[in-house]
Amino acid sequence: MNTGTEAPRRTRIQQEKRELILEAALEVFSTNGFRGSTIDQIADAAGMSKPNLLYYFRRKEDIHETLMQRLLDTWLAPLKELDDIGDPLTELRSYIRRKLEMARDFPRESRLFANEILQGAPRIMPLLEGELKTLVNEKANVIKGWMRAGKIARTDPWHLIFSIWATTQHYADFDVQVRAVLGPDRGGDGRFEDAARFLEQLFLDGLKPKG
Amino acid sequence: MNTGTEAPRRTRIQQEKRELILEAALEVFSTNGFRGSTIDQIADAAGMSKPNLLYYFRRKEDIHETLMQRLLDTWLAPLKELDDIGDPLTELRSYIRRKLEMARDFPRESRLFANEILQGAPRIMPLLEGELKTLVNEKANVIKGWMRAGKIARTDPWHLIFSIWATTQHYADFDVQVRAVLGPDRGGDGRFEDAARFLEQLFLDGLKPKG
DNA sequence: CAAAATTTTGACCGGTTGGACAAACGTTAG
DNA sequence: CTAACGTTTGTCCAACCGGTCAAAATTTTG
Repeated sequence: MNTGTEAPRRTRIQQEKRELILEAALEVFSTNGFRGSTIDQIADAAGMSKPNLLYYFRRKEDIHETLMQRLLDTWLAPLKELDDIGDPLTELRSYIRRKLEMARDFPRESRLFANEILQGAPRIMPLLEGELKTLVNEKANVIKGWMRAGKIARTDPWHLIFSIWATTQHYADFDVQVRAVLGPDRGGDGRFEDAARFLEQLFLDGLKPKG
Repeated sequence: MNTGTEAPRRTRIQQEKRELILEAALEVFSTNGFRGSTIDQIADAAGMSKPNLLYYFRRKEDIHETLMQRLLDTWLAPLKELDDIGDPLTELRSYIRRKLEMARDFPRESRLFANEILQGAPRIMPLLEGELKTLVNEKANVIKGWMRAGKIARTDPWHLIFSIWATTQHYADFDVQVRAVLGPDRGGDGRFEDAARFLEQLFLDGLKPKG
């Protein structure tokens, strides 16, 4: 029986070149969107000719699809790690930090994902309604448990997760706007640490003055 | 002297048709991005032929530019209203609510803007570094005043503004993902009110349990 | 080394897209 | 009514784009 996912036998060159193409495509797709990117651009960025690229990926969509599949795994990893062991507030704090680190270290991946969602998720809708939904519901239940135990304040756990996604990914997706408003980053991790400190305070204590 | 912005004399038909085109273009651009949209699509959506559309806007870019210029005014209006009169916490709460209402009522505008920023803001960078930056800095100072007066907790006011933008616009920009995770909205304003309640609690009190 | 298999390239194709243009059509004011 | 002006349409074009193909160049294997 052929499930359509049998192991593809690849030569050394195929493996290397495919990686090269995916790296180039990530760069191009994440800044121009799927329709805004051309095979020529990707081929250029990968240092090869268009027909050569098409020898490794037969269609433009195949590149994008491969990219998205890999993306989702890395992307959801932090949420998967959110677990019942340890102190809930610490657990949430480090989830936020991990997500913020991903926005800093993998901004292209974040933008690629944002692009896809913005356009109505035409290519990954099934994954959103399947894998993603299941995972989020599962973690929402974990959070609900913490609320019932009085470990964190009672709120809507789904919207809590959304707000963590929104605030952290904002620094990757809206990077140019953040830069434009704050001015050039004066070296180091200053910007990142500012954001981390702010988000920690926001999610833990909110804005009401103490006392 | 010609400043390049002298009043364009327009006939009744020109005014009407231009509005029609802009409305159609908003729909098309916001779901497909600039490069992903074709003049034909916009012309179709506006109920006219492509050459006819090009009679009113000579280039595809002109439509987009006009759209973006109008957008920024509506978009920044809520922030402009943030003012020193009244209680700071109330002021912030209603800013958040206004932004959330805009995400609900003008999702296409939000997505158009997000698309532009995602692609590096090639067409509105000057506005971000000028008008937007000035406004944000001004309001950051207002917020700083509140902090000095002990009316709200001390944090970074810029990141506070970013987090309000991020969390509210998320409901417009990532709408399909929100829908996919939460399932179909069971009528009414349920979803919106849930989000409003959650954000209010987050920004005011954070997640630490009371007491 | 030589045959076989893999990789790379240049030339090409059909469809799409942004935009030009002149001719036809409609409207309005004298 | 008619001339002037504004609007609409069909036709056309050059550039671009995704993808094919056969042949050439290269690498792998026996």
